[in-house]
Amino acid sequence: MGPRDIKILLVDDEPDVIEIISYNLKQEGYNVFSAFNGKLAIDKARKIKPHLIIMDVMMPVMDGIESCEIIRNDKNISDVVIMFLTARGEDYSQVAAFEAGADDYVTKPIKPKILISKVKALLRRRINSEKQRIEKLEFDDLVIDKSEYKIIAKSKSFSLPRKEFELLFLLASKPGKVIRRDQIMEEVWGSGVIVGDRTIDVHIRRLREKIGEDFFQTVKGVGYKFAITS
Amino acid sequence: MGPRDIKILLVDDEPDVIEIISYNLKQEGYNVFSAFNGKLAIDKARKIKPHLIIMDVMMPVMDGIESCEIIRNDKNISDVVIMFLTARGEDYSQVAAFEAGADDYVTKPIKPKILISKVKALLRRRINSEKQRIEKLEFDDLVIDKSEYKIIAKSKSFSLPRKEFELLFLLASKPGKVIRRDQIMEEVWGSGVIVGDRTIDVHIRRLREKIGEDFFQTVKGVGYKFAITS
DNA sequence: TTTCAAAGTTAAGACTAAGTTAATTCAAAT
DNA sequence: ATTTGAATTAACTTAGTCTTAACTTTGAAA
Repeated sequence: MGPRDIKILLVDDEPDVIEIISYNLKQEGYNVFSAFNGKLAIDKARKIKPHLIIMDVMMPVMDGIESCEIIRNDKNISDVVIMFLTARGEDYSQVAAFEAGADDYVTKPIKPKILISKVKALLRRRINSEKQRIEKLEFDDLVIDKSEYKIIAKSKSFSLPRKEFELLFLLASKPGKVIRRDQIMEEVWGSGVIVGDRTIDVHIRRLREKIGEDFFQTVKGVGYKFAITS
Repeated sequence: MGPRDIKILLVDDEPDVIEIISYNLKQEGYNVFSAFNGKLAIDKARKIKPHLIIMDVMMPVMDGIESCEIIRNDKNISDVVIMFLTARGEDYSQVAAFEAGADDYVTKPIKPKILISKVKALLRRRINSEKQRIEKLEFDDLVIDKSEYKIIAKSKSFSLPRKEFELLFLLASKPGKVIRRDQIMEEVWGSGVIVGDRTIDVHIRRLREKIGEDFFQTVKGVGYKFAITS
């Protein structure tokens, strides 16, 4: 899941703030939406189901705390990550914000870099906890351990370059299933990355060399599948 | 660490109980949060990382015992102090509560003064024991002692600068596991802190110099892992 | 069986991540 | 104010991963 797949809803009554934050988030490749007050934010959130909402605490019509509470009680979107923006010194709002169900908060004026890093940290934390992903795949004479970026094949333990490892992990996590080339592209290289036609083949080549020819079967015109033949 | 730095999460389905206990705790200067059932309590606890949770045993949606067990199994918050509230006579729950990992329990109706004194006692006990809690990692020819920020390597005992120590501790607490650069950033520097690209490398450099090259393995494109090769 | 797009192969070169070193900034202690 | 050591940055080097390009082989459809 690259940044391009992540939707962020930005809520602030000052267009300037929207503009600057939006610009920075878009630079990182996120999908950015915006709303001018809490009420509009709720409507939009229901529609687009964002992964993260960044919201000013003080806003006309409906403030951040109130909309946060409403969002948390709407079970269709209650698992969104919510981050508050607040002017320095509004002490009370920190407590109120967490009470309302905020995940983090940032004081204005905002340094874009700090915001970005908090956004990344928050999303990673959420996305990690969301899917308790499989870290270790074990077959006869082949163990792929993502937590250690290590593999054991032919009774030898060694490591692989990152792309090779990820390609192997992708294929091996669905043994027997054919993974289309475009899926491989998307998962290993990420959407938006353009590389030449032969790049995947070369990586497959290296894997065949290191792990064994038989594990990787070509399905011409479609993709590759990982197979345990032994 | 004064009361103002201590976060207490209060969990009960009766607003009256929340209100009265909350009032008394706030009088003492504690930072009080609340939740209406066990499920909400867990979410809130994950967010605010309270020092103490005071929780009713009998609650709708998820009872205290169950949430206590879940909290004890979440390593991010498992060291919180948990105190149960229970109606007099529900004898069985005392046993169940301690089994689930409670630190103390109080029967309703509650005398505020008694509650406060129990709270103080519990926190004092925990905070003291936390200080002398030995966070010590031992390997052959390498001991890392967090309680004194000392390490013993190459048969010599010495201390390390804070960042170096924390980086070492982070890596060494999961031997063999790869810690990604962004995780290192987050855990040692904290989200929101922006430092240059080469900062981690320089710290690794110093650790390799002081502790030994072999302990720190680079996983290019991912991060570092701590390995005991001897 | 012929054809041709798709996949395989190889080696070279580009590119990126990490390593290194010294200098600079910063904060604490004197 | 001065010193000291930690932390960070900057500028450069090194290592090795990744991609490309040019060429060959394969296998499915006509």
